[in-house]
Amino acid sequence: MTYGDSSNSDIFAALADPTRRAVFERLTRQPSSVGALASDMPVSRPAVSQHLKVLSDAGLVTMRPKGTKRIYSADPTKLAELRRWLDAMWGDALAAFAEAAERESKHDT
Amino acid sequence: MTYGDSSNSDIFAALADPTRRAVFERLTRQPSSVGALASDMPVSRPAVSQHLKVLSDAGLVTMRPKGTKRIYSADPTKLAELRRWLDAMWGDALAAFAEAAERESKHDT
DNA sequence: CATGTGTGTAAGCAATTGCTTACCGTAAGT
DNA sequence: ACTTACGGTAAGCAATTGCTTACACACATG
Repeated sequence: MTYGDSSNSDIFAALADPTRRAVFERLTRQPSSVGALASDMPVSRPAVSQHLKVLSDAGLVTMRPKGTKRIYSADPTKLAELRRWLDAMWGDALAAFAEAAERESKHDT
Repeated sequence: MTYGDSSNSDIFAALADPTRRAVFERLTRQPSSVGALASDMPVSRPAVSQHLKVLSDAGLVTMRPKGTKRIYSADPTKLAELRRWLDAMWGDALAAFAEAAERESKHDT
């Protein structure tokens, strides 16, 4: 679990693109079809479809067929995983920060 | 604050790359010089330097000169910002999830 | 002041990315 | 069956990315 591991690699990459993140944010508020998403965005429908594939591969969204439409929803599971990573980083960063501060005070002003 | 906003855009992009994330993770545990970081990684020193620039521009790390060396440290501040975003998404996703489940139960099995 | 150590930056390159248009399959309605 | 609505996929393209090597500059030490 040292260098190449990080299973949240796909999650970060998936959320890195602004358009894709906008798609995801919208799905966290309300499940939508591909067309509905595309009509509110400045990119074409295929573009949205491709973004959804990336999000889906990353496990951030799920899909359920609804007649001829396909309803995409945000899946909270992966967000929890990301949150755990973030909390770990947060803890370490704070500790390192505090230690640096103390080391500084020892060496006087 | 609808589409193009998202001030955490840079944060996600910065953490999307595995090598860069490895650099950041290491800095959360212990501040290091550029050379020290590079010697533990499969990429060249300039590559690390470039990654540090991206992280620095994103506000994720800070730098303090130490003689001829430059000591980089992880800055917890931006992580807090990311955490707020994550919590908001998490809340929305859970709510949408619950609503979908209820809507499903209303329509019976 | 000369040498070495530590780092940022420029140039160049292969690979990836995000987008478009065009096309194809599948499900519903008539 | 024919047609329409909906969406995934292929092909192609400009832009970005992550890496390398080569160079330039600052600090420290003799």
